[in-house]
Amino acid sequence: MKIIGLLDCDSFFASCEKVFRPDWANRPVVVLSNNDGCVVARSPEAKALGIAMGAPLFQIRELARRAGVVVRSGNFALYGDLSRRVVETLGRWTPNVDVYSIDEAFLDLTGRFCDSSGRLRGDDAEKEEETETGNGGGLGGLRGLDGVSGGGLGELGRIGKSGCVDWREFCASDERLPATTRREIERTAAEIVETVRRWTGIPVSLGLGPTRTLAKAASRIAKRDGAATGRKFALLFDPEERERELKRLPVGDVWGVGRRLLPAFWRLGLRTAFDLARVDPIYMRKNFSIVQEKTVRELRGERTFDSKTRPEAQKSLQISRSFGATVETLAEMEEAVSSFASTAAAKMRARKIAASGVYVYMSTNGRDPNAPRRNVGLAVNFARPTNSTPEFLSAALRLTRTLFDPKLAWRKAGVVALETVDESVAASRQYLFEPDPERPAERRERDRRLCEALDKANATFGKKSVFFASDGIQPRWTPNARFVSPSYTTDWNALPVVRAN
DNA sequence: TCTGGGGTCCTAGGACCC
DNA sequence: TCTGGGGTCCTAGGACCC
Repeated sequence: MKIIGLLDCDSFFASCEKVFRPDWANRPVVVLSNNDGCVVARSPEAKALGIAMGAPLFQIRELARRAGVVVRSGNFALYGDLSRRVVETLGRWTPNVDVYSIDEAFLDLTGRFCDSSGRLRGDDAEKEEETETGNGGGLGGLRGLDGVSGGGLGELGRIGKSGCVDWREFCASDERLPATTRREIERTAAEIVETVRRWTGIPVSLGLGPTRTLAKAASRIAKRDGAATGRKFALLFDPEERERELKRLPVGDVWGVGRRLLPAFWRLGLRTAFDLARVDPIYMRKNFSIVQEKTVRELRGERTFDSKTRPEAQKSLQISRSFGATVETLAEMEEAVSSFASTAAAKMRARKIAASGVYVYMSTNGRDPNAPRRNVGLAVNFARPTNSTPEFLSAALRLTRTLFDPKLAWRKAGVVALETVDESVAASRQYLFEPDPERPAERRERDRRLCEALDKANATFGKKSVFFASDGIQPRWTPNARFVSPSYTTDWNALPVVRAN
């Protein structure tokens, strides 16, 4: 059995904002999306005030003022750096850290609890004892399908006889943790949570289970109960604890069950994670898709979402922004797109990938019922994948000139690097016609050296110290960010000052 | 007045092949 | 009464994640 952990930072962006402001420790803090649009993170105190995730700023402004809520614009330089520190800390316990998002990482801790033959320590010695004492009364409480959700199983009820398997059939007793291993896991979990908090200032929750989906579910449970109990980790290994806890977990909280799937699951009478775990995987595949089938299997303890030993190369990369003010001239739109394209090319170089094509899109305000709604986009392929700013940029600007309509008030635009491939793959790809008529070899070499110098300068003197003039000197389209905190850890000028009294 | 950004995966259906 | 079988590739759209 694998020991998979999911470490999830609590209210990550809000917690980051609190790290360098101890005076905000107990104050409600919310962090806004780009353009100061809506709430994307809330401290526990802000959640307690009833501020909803995704609430537009203008709707909560009055409440925020009255309740003394600290409102911050997003500061991704700060969050990214603190995230990196959290991940770095995790390396103390295992080299198998799989960063899933800016505030979450999967850990494969199996090795820590195995002996030299790769078996969980204490497996043999304690299994006997466990089966005698632990499992004596059978899996009490479960009386077959009827007892689970009452009536109203509807369609699922009909497949129930053949389709719904008894819990015992997929929770074999040999999937039980030896008691010594369990104690070790609990000790390690507490240590991880406490160390990360002390070293980075970020409060975290840790869920542990034999699969990623169960680890995710466990982290939800740890978050739910952690505030009250102070125990910021949870385990979902043994059949009894899985049954007990999954019955208390709403099906919508399961990883992979989103807004659209939830109503369909409700119609089937699936209310809890436990209900979902009992559905026949084949039924799920037939009526939904292979993704939902995998979710069911994972809830049963069967691993289907594997950590990739070598992660797949990224397939696309996009930079887009909503504008602070509407853009109504081609010159302004060119500046915005140029800036996005420059950023995208620089990011590709940093990640050592190159784009096979570029897609530019722009849209008007889709929410204004009185204004014309428009959503346009256009793509073009390169003769050979590129991450050179001049080439990527000029293609993006050509598309912009084709797309732009001066009669409309544009609200947002974006640039997508399409079908990104590894840089080395791109370099080895042959042209159909050699030499490339658009970009002769000397020109490409000059571009390459230019980009190299550009990246070097910007690494030394800060982002966008040197940039293409087409980005604009004083852009008017830049998103609102009226409440940004200092980039304490990534900008020399923003270092926090400590005064001795 | 004011509502984000950046990804991935899967399926269905059409075009095309033999 | 009656319309082959089996495959690949591509794209748009929908779902999910944070």
